[in-house]
Amino acid sequence: MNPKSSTSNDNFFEKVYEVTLLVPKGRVTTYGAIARYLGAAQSARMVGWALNVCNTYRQWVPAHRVVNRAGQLTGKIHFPGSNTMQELLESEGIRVEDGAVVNFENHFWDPNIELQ
DNA sequence: GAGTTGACGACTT
DNA sequence: CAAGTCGCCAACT
Repeated sequence: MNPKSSTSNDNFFEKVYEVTLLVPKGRVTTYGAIARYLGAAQSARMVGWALNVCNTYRQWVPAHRVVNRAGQLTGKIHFPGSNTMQELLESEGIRVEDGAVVNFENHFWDPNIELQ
């Protein structure tokens, strides 16, 4: 078989999308939490990169539910609109202020705890 | 083919 | 206490 299977069955990326899709509405998670869940706690950047290329993948991923450790919408600049990410979060009941999630800890959803 | 950047996180000064 | 620096690993130029 072709080692570089074009089916894009990348374990890591696929897993990132899966976890992101599992994030309940009205909840948010962090890159580090996902990375840790995948066993790559030191590669939080790869999670962000995975979401960056999620547009080129087969399906849409609620990347707006993924924020950095400080609860800041650091990735909003990668969205089509200026504040598309914030609009989506507010649409789910999450309050966003100055590009950061309000009561972030209250909305935090950790796959390591919730999925176990 | 090599160098640089990047949706982060944790450590050091 | 706050700011700066380093490390991860893959993709892009």
